[in-house]
Amino acid sequence: MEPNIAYLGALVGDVARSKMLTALMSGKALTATELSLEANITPQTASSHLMKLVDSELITVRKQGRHKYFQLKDIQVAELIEKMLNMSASMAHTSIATGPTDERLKRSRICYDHLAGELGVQLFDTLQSNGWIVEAQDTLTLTQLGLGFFSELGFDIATTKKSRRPLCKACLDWSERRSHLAGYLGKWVLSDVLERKWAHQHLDSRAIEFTSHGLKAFKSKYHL
Amino acid sequence: MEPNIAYLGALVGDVARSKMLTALMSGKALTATELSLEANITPQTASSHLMKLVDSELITVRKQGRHKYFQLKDIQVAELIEKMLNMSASMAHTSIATGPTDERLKRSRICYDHLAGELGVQLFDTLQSNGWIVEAQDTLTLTQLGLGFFSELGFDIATTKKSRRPLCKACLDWSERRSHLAGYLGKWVLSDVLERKWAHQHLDSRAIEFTSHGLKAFKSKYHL
DNA sequence: TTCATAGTTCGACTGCCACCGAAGCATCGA
DNA sequence: TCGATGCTTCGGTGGCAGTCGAACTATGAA
Repeated sequence: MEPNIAYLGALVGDVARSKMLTALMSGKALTATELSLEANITPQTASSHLMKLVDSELITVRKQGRHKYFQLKDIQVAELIEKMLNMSASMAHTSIATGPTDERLKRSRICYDHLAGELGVQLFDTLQSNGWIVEAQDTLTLTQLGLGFFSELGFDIATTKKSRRPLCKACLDWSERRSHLAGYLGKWVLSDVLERKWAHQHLDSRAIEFTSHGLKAFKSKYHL
Repeated sequence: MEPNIAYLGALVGDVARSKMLTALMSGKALTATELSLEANITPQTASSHLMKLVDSELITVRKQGRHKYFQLKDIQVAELIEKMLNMSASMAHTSIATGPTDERLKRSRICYDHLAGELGVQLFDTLQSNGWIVEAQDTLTLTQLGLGFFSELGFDIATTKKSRRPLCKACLDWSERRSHLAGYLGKWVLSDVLERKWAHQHLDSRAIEFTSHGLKAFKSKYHL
């Protein structure tokens, strides 16, 4: 029995479904209605799409009262979407015009569970030029120096040892075409930012908006 | 402008096209007719599919006499297909019944440019248990010991320095669900095998068949 | 030149699948 | 209990994309 990728491709290959999946790249759990708005279709149609996506285990549902919250199933799925986003960004004629959120999306956005966009790339560059992370060929490593730096910021290396997820990972950015920080450390940075309320996610997109104070604090914290 | 992954998904999302792409994972350049056979469609239909795939830059063409040879465009594409193969292998109901090549496919096959299947996994395990490669979290590194070992076999580390491609990489196997050796080194191992004529690619698939002598030589060379 | 083979273009057909309106459950708040 | 909201099921519609037969262009071989 050989795997059949056509089915998987077709799942992503519908405009409405692809919009939903992309919306879920925010990492947030969204309701059926929200997703139907995101995809510009009626709730009925959305319902059937969502059923397919759940059946095929690309997303999961959690029922909460009369709402249903949908989420990408796991990192595997997010990685696939991310890869496809990247590839189609470099394909000339495959982009679609969208609204005013675009600028904010370019500036800073959430890539499943870490920071992407210009700001994400900027962070990556600084970490690198300070010798805190080192990129060699395809792999990214946290240096001793970098470990010291992040420890002072409150990052606890011990918690990561349990996880099989890589500590550092370079994730290619579709808008910038350059690397930003992913992996466990990338996740930590983003959750730290949100926890401190330096930024909040824009309601209807993956864009994330820094407060003016938050941006200053962020920049100073990471020496940008 | 936000990238639209639906178009990309739809390209893979057709059964005929997905079969062609999967066939091209052998790394071989195949003609239009061969691909049409692979996909069980008439040459006319194949032609229109191939045009789409070329237009969207998933594959490339080389014209040679009255033949047209098609190939995956680059490693990016191969990685996408590989990722999708893996994901759909773990999705219960997405596999399709195929012919007798299946067993051979499971045993050993080509994954774009390196060795996969049982034999590939076996090689990986041995390299690991001998301390020649080390897998930590998501990254794979060749140890000093391993470098020595491979150098003796005729592997020239110097040539890899120029390439931006990672030296070692763990590639997940859809049939075995375990890692096998990819990256530059993986490519080298396969090309070495083929060069020594220890094995030859089966004509109509990604399966690769070892001669009995070749298999012995291979196993002894890598201490399997 | 002539025939065979590789690939393409055109037009017609067909079937699937996304889509929505209408109606039906389920849950919550009052 | 009643209305409002969130989501689903059903049935019917429409359009697009994959399919092939037939006819065409290129290349090579005899």
